[in-house]
Amino acid sequence: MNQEIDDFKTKVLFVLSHLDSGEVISYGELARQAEHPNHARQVGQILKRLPRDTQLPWHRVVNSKRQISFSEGSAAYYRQKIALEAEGWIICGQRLLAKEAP
DNA sequence: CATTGGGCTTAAT
DNA sequence: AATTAAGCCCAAT
Repeated sequence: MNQEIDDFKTKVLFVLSHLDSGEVISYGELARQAEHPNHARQVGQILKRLPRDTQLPWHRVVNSKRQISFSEGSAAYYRQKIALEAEGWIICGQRLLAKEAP
């Protein structure tokens, strides 16, 4: 029960920690890889509760449309955008376009 | 106990 | 390609 949920969180964080710079993954896909296909929103909850100084690359998680899931202009949006741009992404509004050539 | 709202997704227009 | 509607699951209220 709660054990199950903890496992889920653990797996989510595990998968997340294995993403390389420049990769992105969707909430749903992340949930899927953590063996709970329909828990995309829970992934969001988990990420939002991460400490602000976490090492984990939470910013590499975007929604299925390849967009930043925060409303444009919000503080969270900018944090994520900046982090992604630092990894070479070109971002237009909420949308992630192609990566810059390294 | 029911309602509501989230860093969502998918299918159908 | 963009918008809408219906699903989904947990936690907080």
